[in-house]
Parts: sequence; structure tokens; C-alpha cells
Amino acid sequence: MSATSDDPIVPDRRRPTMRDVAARAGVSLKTVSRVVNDEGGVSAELVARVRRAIEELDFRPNVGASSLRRADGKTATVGLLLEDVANPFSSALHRAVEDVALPRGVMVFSASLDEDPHRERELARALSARRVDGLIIAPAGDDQSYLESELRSGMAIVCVDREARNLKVDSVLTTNASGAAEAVRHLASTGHRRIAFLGDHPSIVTAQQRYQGYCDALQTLRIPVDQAIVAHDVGQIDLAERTVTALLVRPDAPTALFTAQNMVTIGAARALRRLGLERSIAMVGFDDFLLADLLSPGLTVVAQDPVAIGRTAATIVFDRIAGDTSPAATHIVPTRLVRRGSGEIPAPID
Amino acid sequence: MSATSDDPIVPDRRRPTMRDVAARAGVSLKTVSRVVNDEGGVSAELVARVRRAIEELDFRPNVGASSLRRADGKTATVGLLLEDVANPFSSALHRAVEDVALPRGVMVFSASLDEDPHRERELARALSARRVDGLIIAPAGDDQSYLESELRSGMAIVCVDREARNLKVDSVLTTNASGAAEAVRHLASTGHRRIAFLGDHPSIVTAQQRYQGYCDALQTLRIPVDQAIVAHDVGQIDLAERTVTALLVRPDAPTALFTAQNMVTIGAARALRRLGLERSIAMVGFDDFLLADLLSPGLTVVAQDPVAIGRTAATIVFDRIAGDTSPAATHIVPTRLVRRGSGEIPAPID
DNA sequence: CTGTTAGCGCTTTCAA
DNA sequence: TTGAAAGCGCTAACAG
Repeated sequence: MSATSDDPIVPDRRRPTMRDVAARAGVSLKTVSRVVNDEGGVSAELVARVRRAIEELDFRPNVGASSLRRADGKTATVGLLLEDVANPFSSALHRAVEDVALPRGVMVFSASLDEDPHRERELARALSARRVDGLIIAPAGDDQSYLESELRSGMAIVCVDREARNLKVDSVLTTNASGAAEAVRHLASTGHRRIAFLGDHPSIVTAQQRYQGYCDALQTLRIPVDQAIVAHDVGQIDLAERTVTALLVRPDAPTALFTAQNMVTIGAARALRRLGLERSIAMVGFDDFLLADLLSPGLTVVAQDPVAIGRTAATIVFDRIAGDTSPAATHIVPTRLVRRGSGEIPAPID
Repeated sequence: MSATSDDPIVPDRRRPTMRDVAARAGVSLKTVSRVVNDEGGVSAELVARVRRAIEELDFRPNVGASSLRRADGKTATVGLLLEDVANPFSSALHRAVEDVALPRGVMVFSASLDEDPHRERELARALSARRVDGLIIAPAGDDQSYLESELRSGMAIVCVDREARNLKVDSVLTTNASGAAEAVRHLASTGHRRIAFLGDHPSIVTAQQRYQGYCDALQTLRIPVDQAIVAHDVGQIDLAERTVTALLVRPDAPTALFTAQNMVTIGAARALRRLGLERSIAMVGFDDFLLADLLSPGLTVVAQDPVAIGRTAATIVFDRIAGDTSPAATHIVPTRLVRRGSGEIPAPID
């Protein structure tokens, strides 16, 4: 459905430039530049005249042109490459970055990588072509050496969620392994010994680290890892749902689930609900989400802190842009176990 | 926590330019330009030599510089101004815009307005200074005439979710009023006559339109609007929760709720759950969200289609950028009632 | 097919 | 305190 108004949209004006402003104010180009950039050293009267001309012409400085000539070459833009701007983890992180960038007059380019290494390189190239001052990236591929030349030519780069491979840059990470281990120990503390692992594709580093944490915890508890109740690569809701359903009808079904990714957790919750088992099978998910407390039982999770990750990464990027040349460092943002019910269902006594 | 590696990060190289590439390949600047832009009319041998030089130097064209000189002045960037990049509606829309932009080689600047008209103007100005080819905006303020000069100088502008005031541009809107009316009629169809309205601040146009739909439906049903069970400006989860709780302990409490915004719906669901009334009080929310089907009962909603809105808006922007000068039009993306249980609880027989 | 010259809008450098 | 000239990296317009 669509309604149409009357007159066509047609641009009818060339944008005014500093030259136009200068002519109108009866001053030189450089004086306008001084006023626009608050450089000082201009008489009050000329400042007023220039300001008025700017108003009248609706002049907007062209930051592209200014950064071209400027000594430091800064564009006052940064790039943000995330898994998917629409997922809750990414978008919370995005917002945190924005909150650091905007007060500094910096705009952010954002885009989604979809776990596609080729797409990662394309987008990094596109951002490089736009001369972003900084880049915050959650790498999709397993080799970031292609960013070497950006780094050497002065682009500030910080990795979030996953560290860069073959590239020395700052990174801001979650405690994936120890968080996963905590989830498993928590389940074991109420008697569970058959705890299933359901995670994303193991080519994703964080998925691997969470699996590692699962294995570590089981080993400490002297519980053997049983591949029959381990499922990798079930990172989509419906896939996770089907897998959990299949798992639970087995004779030696698990009594507890550790779901190592958001979509997996949701799929598993659906399966439990459909089977009427949500109060019998214990479950802890990795990564929190809105509404997890509204389900019945509430969903126990190991919560990440995407806002802290984004804020930290952005702060580092701007420090680097401002000239910090200290060695690259890794910053860890801890996870937190949030008990809501699903993770506190005890193992059957049998 | 943070771990440090060894060598400091220090830029050591000026970015190569076309001039450098030309020198290395032993050709003129213009030949490099031709190769970079696939203009054709260059011998295979020179193309190869230029390509090699580009590889060796790790040259990246500077789109800022090129757009400065280019006749059409295009920057291959668009701006996206949303309510909050972290909320599900905005971020789904964001992703849809990205999916239209990236295949065309266009990068997107995104930012959040937080319902702040001043912030809207600041950010629009920042995007204008970066010479975005197009702007997709969900207006926060009630006057967009300040964008007039951008429009006249050729920036393609499309509004989403809310229409522009005092500015003739395309807009892509949801059926707010009729969707709300459908929700109310749906509740009335199972006998409800005391249906509460809980919405966002009425200065927000969409909130107003949804309230209008609520009133319209009641009028058609010959049910008087009772301000005692109407609450505006409860757009935060905890506020909505408290308000619903207060509403339900009244002697003449409503038997059904229409919650006109996402956060309101969530707050109301929490209140119902806390009061143990989730199977007694009917409820329909405006705007869908992940997991609404996992609650018990499942949440009945009037679903918007942020992906369709974003895709439509982006397509229009690119048509405009490509030269479409037809009159501004309004495009409507319909809502859809999704029955999941909460909206089908009948009124008590009393 | 290839190259030269000028200039996009701005800041830098230097002179008045 | 003010301004003139040069040039950032690139493409347009024109020659050869």
C-alpha cells in the first residue's frame, strides 16, 4: 500500500562551501576555516560575520575534505564489525561502543560478518577505503594477518569476543572456558552426572573454549566425557530443538543440559517445553537474554557483559587513536552465574 | 584483568597513494585510476603491472578523496538513525538496511536517538558533514524541517516508523492504529469489556496512533473509554510492571490488557506472573519479540515487520540516490495478529 | 590506448 | 589578526 503526495523531489542546489561563506562574509577562506574550527585569533566582529553567513547559507563543513588535507588524516569515524547487528549480544555491544564514540564526535560504521571470513575481509577493506581511524572487530575467520598493513599505517584495531590470529592487537574477551566450567560445576552440585553439551560449530573459537571448559569441569569432577551426549554445530534454534528432543528420548538420556550459545538455549527450552520436561531436566545456558526470567522455570545462565566489553574496547580504540603506543594487551570481562530455577533442578534420585 | 604482550604498537608507514602505485608500475596516475575503477581501455599488460604494484604496496583507494573530486559527489555511505540500535525492533530493521546496502558497496553509519530531538539534529548534522548519500531516520522530534537544506542539496531521505513533520519525504510506516484496533477487537471477541490500555509517552506519534486505534475499536464496540484503566508513559519495564500491579488490585480491575509497546508488554507479563494471574487476565501486546512463544501462556501479539520496513526504506533510498525524482510517497507495512494463548483467555462469566 | 593538467573543499605554511 | 598560495588523493576534461 502506498499513498503519493504532489510535487516531485528534485535537488536544486549545490552545497555551499567555505569559499561561498567567505565571499558572503567578505573575508578570506582561511578566516572561515579558523571560525569553523574554533582556532581563535579572529576578531569578534569577523567571527560574527562568518557565523551569520554560515547560518544564512546553511553551510556544513565537509569532513571528508578536511581530513584529506589535515596533517593527522583523522576522519572522526570508526568501524564496528560484529557477528550480526541484529543479535542481542552484538547490538548491546554496538550500543556501548556508540556511547563512547558519539561524545567524542566520532560516528560509527557497523556491519555484520555472519561467521564468514571472506565477508570479514571485504568489509575490513571497505572500512579501510573509508579511512576509519579505528576498527573494533569480532573476527569471523581464523587469520587476521591481512590487517597488518592497516595496523602499520596507523589504524587502531581492537578485537572483541575473540582474539585476532596472527596479528598483535588489543582484545577484550569473555571468560568462556571458566564460565562454562562454572555452569557444569553448578549442575553437578545438585547431583547431576549426565550433563549434555550443546554448542555452536567448533570452528568458532568461543564455542571451542566453552566446550573446553565443559570438559575441564567434568574431568575435575571425575566424570567421563560421553560423546553420545555432546552435540556441536547446533547453533540454530530449530536444529537445537530437534537435537535436544532426540537426546532426551534415548535410554541413557542426560539429566541436565549445558547449552553453550543463545540460540541453542532457546531451542533447548522449546524442546523441554514441548516434551513437558522443563521441570525435570536441569539446564544452564551460556549468555543471558531479556525474558529469561519470565519463563517457567526461569532460565539459569552464565551471563556475559556485552556492554562492558563494548565500552572497554571503544575506550582502548580511542586511547590508541590519541597516540597510546603501549604493547597490545588482552582484557578479560568476567561472566556471572545467574540462578533462576532451571539450573537448580536436582538430579533424580533413582 | 589484563595480560600484556611485548612490542609496542607503533605505525611506521605512510599509506601508499595512486601516485606511488603509478611510480612503481611505471605508468601514469590516470592509468592507475582506470585500472582501479575498471574503466577499461587499458592494455592487458599495463593492467597486470598496475595490479601487481597495488598488491605489492597494499594500496587501498581513498574513497573520501575520490568522492571529493567525482562529478556526482557520491560517498557510497548512508546514515541510519534509529530509536536505539540495541532494541530488537531497531536492530532487526538495521540488519535489513545493511542487507540492501552492502551488496551495492555502500557502508552504513548507524546511531541511536533515544527519543531526543536535540540528539536527532546533532546526529543528522554529523551525517551531513560526512556527506552521506542517503539517510534513513526514525524521527524523534516533531519537526524535521531542519532537513530541508539536505534534501535540496540532494541527500535522499526516508523516514521509517514515524513520518516526518514539515518535510516532504518518503516514509515507511506500520499500521499502528488499525493494528491496535485489531488487538482490542480480538480481546472483545472473547467477551472482554474492561480492556486496559498501557502505552508509551503520548508525545511519541506511534504511541498516540496506537491509543487512537484502541479508542476507535472501543467506540465501535460501544464500550466507553475509562481513563481509570488507561496509562500513558509507562515505557519502561519496571514502571509498566508497577502500573499493571496497581491496576489489577483495584475493585474494578480490567479483565484484559492491551500493551502498546514492547517494554510495556514485558513489564505487564512480569506483573501477571508475580500475581499468579497470567492464566486469568487476557493480554495482547503490540510488537513481537523472540521467546514470546515460550512463555506460558504464549504471548499473543500484533507483530510488526521491521525487516520489511528496513528493506523497503533502503530500497527507496537507493532508488532516490539513483535518480528517482517521483513525488514523495507513504508506504505501509501491515501488522499481523499472532495468537499464542494470552490473548485468547476469555472474560470471566461473573 | 595513454598521459597531462586542473581542481574537488579543505588545512597547512608562510607572508603581510 | 588576516590572507595568499600550495597541495592532500583522487577524477574530469582534454590532448596526443
